[in-house]
Amino acid sequence: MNRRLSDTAPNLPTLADVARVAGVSTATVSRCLNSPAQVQTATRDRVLSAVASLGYSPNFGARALAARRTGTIGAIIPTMENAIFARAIQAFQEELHLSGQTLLVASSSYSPDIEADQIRTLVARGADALLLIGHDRDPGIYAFLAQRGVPVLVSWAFDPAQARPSIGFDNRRAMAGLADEVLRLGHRHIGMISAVAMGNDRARDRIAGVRDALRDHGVDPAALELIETPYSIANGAEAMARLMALPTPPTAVICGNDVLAVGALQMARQLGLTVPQDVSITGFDDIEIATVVDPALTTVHVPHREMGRAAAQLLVDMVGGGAAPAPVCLETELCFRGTLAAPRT
Amino acid sequence: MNRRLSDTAPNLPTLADVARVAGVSTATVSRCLNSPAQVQTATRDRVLSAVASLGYSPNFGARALAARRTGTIGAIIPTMENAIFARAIQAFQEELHLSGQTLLVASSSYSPDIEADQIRTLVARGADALLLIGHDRDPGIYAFLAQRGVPVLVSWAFDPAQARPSIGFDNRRAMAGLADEVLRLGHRHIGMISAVAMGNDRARDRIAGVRDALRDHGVDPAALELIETPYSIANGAEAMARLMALPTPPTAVICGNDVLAVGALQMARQLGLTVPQDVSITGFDDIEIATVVDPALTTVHVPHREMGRAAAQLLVDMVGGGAAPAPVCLETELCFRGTLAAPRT
DNA sequence: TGAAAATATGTAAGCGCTTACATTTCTCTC
DNA sequence: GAGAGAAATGTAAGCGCTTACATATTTTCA
Repeated sequence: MNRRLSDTAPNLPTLADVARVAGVSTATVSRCLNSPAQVQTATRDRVLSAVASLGYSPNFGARALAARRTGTIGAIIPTMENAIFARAIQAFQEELHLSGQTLLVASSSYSPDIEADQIRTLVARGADALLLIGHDRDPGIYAFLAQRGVPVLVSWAFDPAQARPSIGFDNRRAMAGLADEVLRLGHRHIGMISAVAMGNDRARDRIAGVRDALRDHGVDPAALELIETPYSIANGAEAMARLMALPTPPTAVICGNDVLAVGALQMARQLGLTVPQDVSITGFDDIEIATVVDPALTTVHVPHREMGRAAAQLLVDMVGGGAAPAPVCLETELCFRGTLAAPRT
Repeated sequence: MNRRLSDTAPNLPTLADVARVAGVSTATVSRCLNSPAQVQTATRDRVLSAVASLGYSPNFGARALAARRTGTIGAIIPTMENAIFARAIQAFQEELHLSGQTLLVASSSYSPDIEADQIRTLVARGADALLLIGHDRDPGIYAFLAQRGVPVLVSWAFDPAQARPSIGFDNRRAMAGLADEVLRLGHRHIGMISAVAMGNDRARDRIAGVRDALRDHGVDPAALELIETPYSIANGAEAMARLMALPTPPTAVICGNDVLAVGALQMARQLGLTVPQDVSITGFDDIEIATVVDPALTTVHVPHREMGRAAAQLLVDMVGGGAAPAPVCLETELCFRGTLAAPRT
């Protein structure tokens, strides 16, 4: 009946085979595998040795069909190539593994359409729950997920106004804290290189944070020289060149993330500017690259690993039928290194 | 009968519901979804609109059980935190998505035991095929995979002596090429900082490559000052300190990868040594960090993305029942940047 | 010591889909 | 316009597992 069966696929032992060899019913074998405590030790040993001798391993599809869950959790991130996501996903995966769950990943390349598509794909692939980055997306997607009964956890952002479960940090407040330090040092003419804000609430919040700080220091937030550009070292460099070509170039350039900041730093050097004497530069994320450049980058440390790990635990609870957890806000920390100083007087 | 059904899980529409609404049999609905060409246009339209109006989406477990495949491909890498793997996996995932496959990932943290465990997990999770890094592993694992009929593709290594399908590059030859350049410049006292070679054929091949070059230049390969250390900037730095504390410190330090090299570079600076005048340093991989340090790292470029993409295509073919492909060898390229020069005379 | 309670195991009904095979409905061709 | 062949659709048998419920066995304690 099934062609694959007869030519390529090997004929694997089934639960029934194990039951026959062990001389018990299939129910007992199933219980041995899923809740061993329910089975008498002697029976269990007999079953387990039958399992071993046959090289049995449960069929995934059958198990998913009967149990109505797959033990698989999906995550959709913009890209694995960004160290912050890679780091968080690594921790997320390690933690899932401890709970016996497996990770299904997809990347959106920062495109809402691709993300929507990937969400449907992962759900169709049996993800029991989903980890997403940021709140920003078509409400229809949340409706779809609710209809399918797939729990969702939003990470990377903390916004008490959003009711859904989330774990993240306050991008706006963190960036405001950094910008405040910049302003305290006397900078008044500030440039900012941000990731593209459209469809990216983290980027928007960081921009808002800078404006908050400007306002606090009596500077017109509209005076912020803002450039939005996709995530890459080269784009950071290019944006920096544009900022420094302005009639009155900024004395400090706040970057939305470390990668853009490293690009800015390279461009500053290329333009013959000394950092931080001629121009200050700051980053956000505190990834490895921030400590490797010279001078090392002043930035905001984000607990990516902790976030990944905690996200895994929350999601496992949610799949297990736990109540929707309250939004979690993690703390960030300013890292003062070599790229920030008072402006030339 | 199933408690979940009655409390938390929503009651989703099934194929049978769609069939009823569209007034056709379940077989026709199934065909509409899987091989639309077999169904008359009018019928198909009727079915598809029923699908849309019900918000139907196939049940993953049922489909996997009946079709005997999941459309899911597994990959096990040492860690996502290493940019080279992140980059390759990103390309791998993008390419899989184009073929309608989904990626299941796990990481081994460079531990053979964890890797073996993860391999079993991914197979149990229904991976139709597996991508692994390097050939080195217990033969029992290959036997297990063969027994389960799961195709495997080894990446990151090219070794014609290994018959199994693989895509990679010749680590030994590539490193020999770089070491040859170092020796040509007149270096005779060479240090090497390598990843831990045990259970890592790539690291072993790179060490062998350096020894090949030494031999070619009439230097005793045993004179190589070799330190093996786990992958991290800090470990690279620490190893560099040990090398430079030797009675006769090397004039050139060849590193097994860029991350170790960046650590070495930092330590050199810390020790007051100027690179490359006082000591030359080389890396391997050509990741972003290599171009960001100052001076930029002389290294070997590896086509990670291309490897990831090609690996995806090969695996999809293998799952599709294609014959085992011949091993593929990709080309690497030497990148001469600022950290390599002739030794002080 | 015997009935009730607890524990261990068995029975069998699905879970929702794919697909071999059977049947019906067209489309040709002579 | 009849018969052969092709195309479209239907029928129904599983795929291998989990689990509600039934039954058998052991323990507990008055």
